[in-house]
Amino acid sequence: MGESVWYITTPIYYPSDSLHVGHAYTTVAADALARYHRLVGDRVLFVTGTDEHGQKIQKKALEKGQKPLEFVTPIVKFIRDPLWKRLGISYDDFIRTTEDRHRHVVQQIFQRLVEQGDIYKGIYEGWYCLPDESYWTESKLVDGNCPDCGRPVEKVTQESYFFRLSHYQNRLHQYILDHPEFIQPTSRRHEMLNFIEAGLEDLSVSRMGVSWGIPVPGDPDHVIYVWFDALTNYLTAAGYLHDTDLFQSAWPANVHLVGKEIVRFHTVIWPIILMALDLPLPDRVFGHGWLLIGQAKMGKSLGNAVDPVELFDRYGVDPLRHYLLREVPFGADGSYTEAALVLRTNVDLANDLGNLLSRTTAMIDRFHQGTVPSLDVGSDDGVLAKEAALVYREVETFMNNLAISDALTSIFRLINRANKYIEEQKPWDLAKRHDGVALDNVLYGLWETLRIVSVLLTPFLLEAPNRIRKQLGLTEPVLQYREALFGFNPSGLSVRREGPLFPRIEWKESVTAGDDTDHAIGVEDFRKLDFRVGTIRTAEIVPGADRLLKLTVFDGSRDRTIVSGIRLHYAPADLIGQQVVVVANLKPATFKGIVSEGMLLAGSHEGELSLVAPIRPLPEGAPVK
RNA sequence: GGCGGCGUAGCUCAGUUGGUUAGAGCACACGGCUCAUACCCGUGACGUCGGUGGUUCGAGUCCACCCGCCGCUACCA
Repeated sequence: MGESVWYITTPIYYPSDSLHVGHAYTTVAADALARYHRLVGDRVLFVTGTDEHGQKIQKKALEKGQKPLEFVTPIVKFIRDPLWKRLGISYDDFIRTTEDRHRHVVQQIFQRLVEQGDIYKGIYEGWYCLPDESYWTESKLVDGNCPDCGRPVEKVTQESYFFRLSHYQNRLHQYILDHPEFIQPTSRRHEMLNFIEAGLEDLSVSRMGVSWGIPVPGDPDHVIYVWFDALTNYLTAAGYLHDTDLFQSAWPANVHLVGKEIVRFHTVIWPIILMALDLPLPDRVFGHGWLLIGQAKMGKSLGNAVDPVELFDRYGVDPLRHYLLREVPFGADGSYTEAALVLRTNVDLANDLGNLLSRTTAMIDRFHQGTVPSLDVGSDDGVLAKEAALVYREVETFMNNLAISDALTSIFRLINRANKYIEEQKPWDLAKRHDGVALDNVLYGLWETLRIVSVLLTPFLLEAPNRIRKQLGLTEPVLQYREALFGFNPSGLSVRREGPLFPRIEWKESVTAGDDTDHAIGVEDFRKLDFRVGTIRTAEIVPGADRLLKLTVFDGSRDRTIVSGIRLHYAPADLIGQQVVVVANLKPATFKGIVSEGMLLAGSHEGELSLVAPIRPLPEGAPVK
C-alpha cells in the first residue's frame, strides 16, 4: 500500500491531425500543476496520451492506403517528441488506447457491466451517408442531409449495446449537489445539473460499421465506441485491474483537466461508468476555457491553428509557457495573439524579471565585489521578507484551486515589489554614504528575493529558474517548495553575471500575418466604409511620379479624380472602361498637387498587384458590402 | 424556444453582504533616477459602471423591462 498519489490527467488527444496551441495549453497547465505538486513533496501521477480508435482515423488511414495503426503511430511519436518533450511536459505515463493494457481493461469493464445488466443489447437508429461512409446522429444533420457533403443520408438501424445512464441519473444528480467541488468552474456545474434534470437517455456504446476499435468481448461484430473506450484510459493508467498497488494509491484522480467542450462526457458518462463499477469519483473535473485566435475559435478546419513548434522555435519555451499559463485566467476563455505574447514576454520576463536580475547582480558586483552580502536581521526593514512570505502562501492557495494565472500574477507582484524597493532604497546612494549595513541588507534582500523567485517559478518555467540561480551563484537545482522561504545563508557565494535572462523581443506588428482578428472590428465599423462600383473613364501618367496614375472614375453620380499608385502594374490604356471598387468616403488627399477623391481596392502579394473588380458588370454606384 | 451568464477606463479585466472623491495591469502623457535589458520608479488624463424606470437617506452593487453578446440544450476525440 503506497502513500497517496496526486493524480492528474489531460484529455487524451485524437491524433488525426497535428495538435495546435490549444492542446498545448491544456497540457502545459496540467504540467505546471504536476510540477508544483512534486515540488511540495507529493507523489504525482501525471498522465496524458492519445485516443486512437474510431471512424475518422480509420477513414484517414484508408485514404492514405495505410493501416490505422501505421497511420497514427508517427503522429503519436511527434506529439511525444518533439512536441511535449520540447514543451517540457513531465508526464509520468503516456497512454495510447491501442495498447494491450488498455484493451484488456476496457473489455473487462464492458464484460462486467454486461453481466450486471448496466449494458444491454438494443437497436440503434442513426443516419448513414453512403458516399462518405459516415454515420451521423439526427442532431448533426444539416437540413436532413450529410453535414460533410450535403448529400442525402439514409436511415440505418442496427444492433448496438447500450449503457444504462438512465438508471444512475438520480444518483449522479445528487452526487453533484453534494459535491460542489466536483465540476468546476461552477457555471459548468449548473449546466450539467440542468442537462441531467432534463433526463438522461441510455447511451449507445458500440458500433457495427466501424472496425477500428476494441471488439466487444464475445461479440466481435461490435466494436466498443468512443467515450466508453476513451474515458476508461484514466482507469487503465491508474493501474485498474492490473496494478493493484498503483491503483490503490492513485485512484480516485485528483483532477481531470479538460476543455470545456468535453465537460459533459467527463461529468455525466464518466461518473456513471465509475458508479456502475463501484469506484469512487474523481475529486474534480475542471473545464478550462479555450485559447482563441483573437476572437475566433482555433481549429485545423478553420485554417487558423497555431503550430506550437513554430512558436517555441521563434520565442523560446519559457516565454511560450509563461504566456499560456499567465494569459488565460482560470476558467475563462483566453485569446491568443502574437502581440500579446510579445508584450507579456517583454513586460514580465524581460523588463521586470530579467532586468531585476541584471541590476541586482550588477550592484552586487559593483558595490560588494561580487560576493553576496549576508543579512543583518536586526536592522533589516523586512519589506521583501514580508512580501515574499505573503506570496509564498498565496501561490499555495492559488495552485490548490487550480488558479494558475493568479499564482503567476502573485509571483510577479513580488518581482515588482523588489524593483520598487531598489528605487526606494537607492543602493547607489547608500554606497556613496558608506552605509555598509544598510547596503548589505538591501543587496541581500534583492538577491534573496530572486532566489525565492527561482523556486516559485520552477513549476511554470523550464529554463529560467536554473539560469537565475546560476547568475546568483547557486549551483543546486530547486528541490522543494519550502526553499522559497526568506533567510537563506549565502556565505561564500558570488554572483556570476551573464547576458540578459530574457532579451526583449523586437517585433513589428505589420510583419506578422495570421493574427488579423487581433484588431477585430464590429460590423458597425465596417458599415462606415462606403465602397462603390465605378468605371474608369480616363487614365494618365502623373509627371514626376514613377508609380502614380491619375484616373477619373465614374461612380454613378459623378466623375471622381483618383490618384492611384498602380502605374508599375497597369498601363493607362488597359484601364479605361475597366470596372473597379472605389472607397467613396475617404478624406481627399493631395498627391503631386492633384486632389485624389478616394481609393481603388487592390490586392497585393510579393510585388504582384491586382485591382479588385466585380466578376460580372454592375451599374456604377452599386454599393459593395 | 428553454435554462444560465455577461455587458465597468483605448485594451484585458477586479469590484466583497448597496455607503465617503469607481480600481488594477497594459497602452498613452509628463516627471524622476542611473544600479539595470531605451530599463525601473512616480504623477497624470481617460469611465453618463449597456439603456430606461423603480426600491432606498444612498446602487456598478437590489427589482422590472429593453438592447447587445456568450454558454449549455447528448452519442464528434
